[in-house]
Formats: sequence, C-alpha cells, structure tokens
Amino acid sequence: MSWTDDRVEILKKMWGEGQSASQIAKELGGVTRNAVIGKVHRLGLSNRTATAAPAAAPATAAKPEAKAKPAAKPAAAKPKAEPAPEAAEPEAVEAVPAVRPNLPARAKIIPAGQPLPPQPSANEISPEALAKVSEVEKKSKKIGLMDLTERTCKWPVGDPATDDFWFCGLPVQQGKPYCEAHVGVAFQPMSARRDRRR
DNA sequence: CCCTGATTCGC
DNA sequence: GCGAATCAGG
Repeated sequence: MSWTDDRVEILKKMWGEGQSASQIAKELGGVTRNAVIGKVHRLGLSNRTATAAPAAAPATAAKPEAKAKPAAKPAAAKPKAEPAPEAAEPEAVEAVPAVRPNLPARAKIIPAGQPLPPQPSANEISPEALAKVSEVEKKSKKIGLMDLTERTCKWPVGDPATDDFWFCGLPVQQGKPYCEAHVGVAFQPMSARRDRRR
C-alpha cells in the first residue's frame, strides 16, 4: 500500500481527531502504526502529545515568538514553604480483598454460635463497581493459585476453604495486580471511602 | 506485558 | 519518501 491522497486524508483526519497511530493503521490497513507515525512526521503534523512527555512548553524555545513574555509570574518561587516530603498520605488505599469478597464462607469455618466478625463487605464498595465485578466473575478464567502470572488478575473468588475457589485470572490492568473491574473495588479514592464510611 | 509516539537509518 | 527497528515513556 502507498500513501495515496485519500489515504493521507484519512490519516490527517484521524490523527486530528486524536486517534492513535495504531488505530489509524488498523483503519487504513496495509500499514503498521510505525508507517503511520513515520508519515505523520513527514507530513509535519506531529505533536499532539498523547503519550508521555507532558512536556515542557518552551522546548524549542528559540522560537521567534515576538510575544514579549512579561515573565511575570515566575512559577519558580512557591509561596508555600512545604518542605514536607509527605511520603504518607496515599491517594488511594487498597482494600485488600483478602478473602472477604462475597462469601458466606466464614459461617462454614467458624464454630456454630460464634459471633461473626463485622462483615463490611459489600456495603463498603460502590454499587457500580460491585455490579461490574459480579459480571466479570462470570467471565473470569477461574484460574488456580498455580496459574497466577504477572499479568493475571489475582482477585480471589469464592471460599478458599472449599474447592469452589479460584482467582479471577483476567488480564490485569497495567501495573495493577487486578483486572479493571477488581481494581475498581480494590482501589478507591480516600474521599469515596470516607463518604461511604459510618 | 500491554500500549503510546519519536527517532534513526538503510532502502 | 518509506517504514522496520529501536528508543523512551506510561
């Protein structure tokens, strides 16, 4: 395939819409995302910053930007002292799934008559997230402990005390140990937790 | 590992 | 001009 006018046009359009190079390549067909990126460069329409580089604006500073920059607010000096390394105070707290997600389980292993420990379980998590989870669990791969890999969701499902127990096993969300749905219930904004708490 | 765009350089 | 290989970042 070659870069015919109409293909270039599609390229321009999609790139302008913010489509990724791979998406564009898929759409066009017969080309790889590399080809698309290469073309994009040759066409001059580059930056659009989809990936990394939040980027320093004045990168190519030498620009003939006549605009006299008052340079007024030097972002440099922050009025706030703020030396606090603030190592703590994480944005989100992990709600360890442990073995708590949906399971009447405990009842089986706890001697009759024993008061059950508080079971915050469900009501601590957003309904939407839970709904999503129950959906996902139907599709889960139900993999065993030994099947866990670096990129399989490690969310436990069922009662470990029985053979009706497995791990989600769906593809994990980049970085996280769980799939998207389970990340949703495992990691919650602190505010959300606070609000729901009581 | 998946993905993203950016660059290089032989063709 | 092209794009695979490679690089760099998430």
